[in-house]
Amino acid sequence: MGSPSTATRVIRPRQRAPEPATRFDRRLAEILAHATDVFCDKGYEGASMRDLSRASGMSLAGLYYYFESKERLLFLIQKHTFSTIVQRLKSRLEGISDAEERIRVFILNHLEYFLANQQAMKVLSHEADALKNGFASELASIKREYYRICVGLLDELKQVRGLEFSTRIAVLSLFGMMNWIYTWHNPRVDADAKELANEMGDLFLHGVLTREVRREAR
Amino acid sequence: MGSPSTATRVIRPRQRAPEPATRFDRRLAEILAHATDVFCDKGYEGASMRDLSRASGMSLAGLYYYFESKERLLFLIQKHTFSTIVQRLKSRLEGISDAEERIRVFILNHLEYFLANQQAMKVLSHEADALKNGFASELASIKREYYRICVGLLDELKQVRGLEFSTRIAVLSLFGMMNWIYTWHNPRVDADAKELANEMGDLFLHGVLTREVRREAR
DNA sequence: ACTTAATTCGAACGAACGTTCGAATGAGCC
DNA sequence: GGCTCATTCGAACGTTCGTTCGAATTAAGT
Repeated sequence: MGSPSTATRVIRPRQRAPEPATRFDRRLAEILAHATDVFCDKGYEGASMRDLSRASGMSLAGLYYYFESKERLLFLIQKHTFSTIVQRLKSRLEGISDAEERIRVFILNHLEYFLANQQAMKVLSHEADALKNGFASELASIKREYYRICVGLLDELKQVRGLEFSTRIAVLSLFGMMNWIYTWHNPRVDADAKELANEMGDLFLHGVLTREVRREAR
Repeated sequence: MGSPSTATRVIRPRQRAPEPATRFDRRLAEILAHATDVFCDKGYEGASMRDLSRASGMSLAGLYYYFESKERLLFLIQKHTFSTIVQRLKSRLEGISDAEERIRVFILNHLEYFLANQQAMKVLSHEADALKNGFASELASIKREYYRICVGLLDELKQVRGLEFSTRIAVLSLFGMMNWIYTWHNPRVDADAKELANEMGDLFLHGVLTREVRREAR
């Protein structure tokens, strides 16, 4: 009783942006950023709402003004991260037409975003199926789009160069190489995104480009 | 008080094996197997001791007769899995001398064990740093040995063929390709270990073997 | 200054967590 | 039968979990 207009307690207020975004959105973004760090450290299940409260400097109850459950919070983080990377990729690909170069752009885009937002990407990679059905399916569609883009780039290369290999395995191997980085990359020791992208790009593209001749070994 | 001879309540009884292993060891192995399935489904933090109790058909309290904490249980699973894979690899490598073939054996060994024990390997890959300092360091040493073997194989190849590339990035990329499989492999749709090993072996080895000429692109 | 709505919080809820304890079983040997 | 361990369990421990509620506080518009 007394609840204004929607069924849930969390009301997204509509109010003209003071320019970039509403106060609500800005505060939410801050909380998401802190929560990302905590999820990265402790994992989704391992991080408690009290941990998130401490990290973001807001009371436990206060958090629930911004999202209605811990699961929805994880969803918001994953959706935002993935949407951003897809959107950046699309804009970067716009000018490029050479098939090999387009794949290098894909790799560079992925790695640059990955290393610049390592915590978010770890959460994305590591907590890939922590979400239940409702949230999971919405995220899966964004993921599928990203996957399809990569398949498209590879099929393009195969066609132009007359290659033959399993696109699926190649794409998933490439994702594996790139996403595994969160388990080992140390910014103080390891190369930066551009160098890694070159190295992995060479490895992957040479591996894929020498498939004109049918298997020579074994 | 009344505790027999050791400080902890969990006593590993010594009693001659009725042939293969003691009753204790056999029962423990059963529990580890069931626990592996549950950890695979729900993750380490997400799986409760009550889940494990249900899955293994033993009472909650009964489990603690076999290991003293949930963390130690995870450790036992990971240690057993990793030790087995290293040991199998060593015996498989014994007869082989060709550098390229040795790397193919490495890949095949990894993938065969990976697909045959997918749950265990998912737990191994996914819960890589769920363990605290004490357990973590013992596991890290097994992990490091495995990593070093692969570095050795690659350095061998580099020397024999006069190649130049970052061994570290190549090895970690290879691990990425292989370990990422747990996120996508569907036994009903995807190829078996031998075919996957061939495909990934081709991709990786061709990628690595064409590094005699210094970088041609970009 | 007053009103209204947006934002924050302390305190508590019931449920589930990992773990412990003492008593009840079971099996193997005299 | 009785004795001795190994094994299993029900019941509870104290703690922490995600979430809720009503009141307090702050910011915005007049």
